[in-house]
Amino acid sequence: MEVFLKTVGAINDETRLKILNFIDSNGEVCVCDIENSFEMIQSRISRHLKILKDAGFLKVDRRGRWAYYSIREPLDKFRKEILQEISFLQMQIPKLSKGCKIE
Amino acid sequence: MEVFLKTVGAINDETRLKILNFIDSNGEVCVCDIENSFEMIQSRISRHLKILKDAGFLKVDRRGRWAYYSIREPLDKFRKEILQEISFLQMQIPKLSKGCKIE
DNA sequence: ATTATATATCAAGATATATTAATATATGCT
DNA sequence: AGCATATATTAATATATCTTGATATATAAT
Repeated sequence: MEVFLKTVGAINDETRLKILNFIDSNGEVCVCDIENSFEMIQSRISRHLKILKDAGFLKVDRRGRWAYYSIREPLDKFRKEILQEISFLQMQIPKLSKGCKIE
Repeated sequence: MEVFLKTVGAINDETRLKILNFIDSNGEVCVCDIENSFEMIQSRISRHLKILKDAGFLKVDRRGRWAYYSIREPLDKFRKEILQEISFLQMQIPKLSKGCKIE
């Protein structure tokens, strides 16, 4: 129940739906790129990423000074269904724009 | 997007999950029976039923002085998946107990 | 060591949602 | 008509969640 509510709570927010769909479409991306693409302050993006990760949708890979987020694999059937349903929404998501000052 | 968020918002609440699972298990039930089974005040049940109905999970059938709620038919794939996922949770739901004073 | 970049976390205020109590509406009985 | 039952809605309050700005931590470069 707790896990279910956490999963559902994570997708009950427009910003997170967009971030999730953005990562689903672009594959692995680092936080500064998300931040830059969405034009949102860093703490806001960071918080939403944490919620999506804790809900089992995302995984992080820290390499150097960057944190790369991607869809968790393997993903269970229910979360896959959710991702598909979100993709059907045809939301307006920003184009990927690199935000890291150093590469 | 709006519809998706309404759907997801509806199942982002423990009380509603229980009510939904209760109706899914018992079939058509009237409000006073839900009220009586859950031992919750009437306005609370009524409000949650409205949210579940507006989110496309339930339908109402008013007969006489009673309002009978049941799972909406036909139900789309996504909402069916959700109901199934909820049934997997094995929540503790109350036993159906008749609450209407007249029958 | 110092500085810049990248990310996470925390605290405060703003916004949304849930609960309760009170009131409104509707049906059916006498 | 007048009363009881059934359900919906509203207003007030309580609780949870989101956003922002500030601060903390960690890595890498000079």
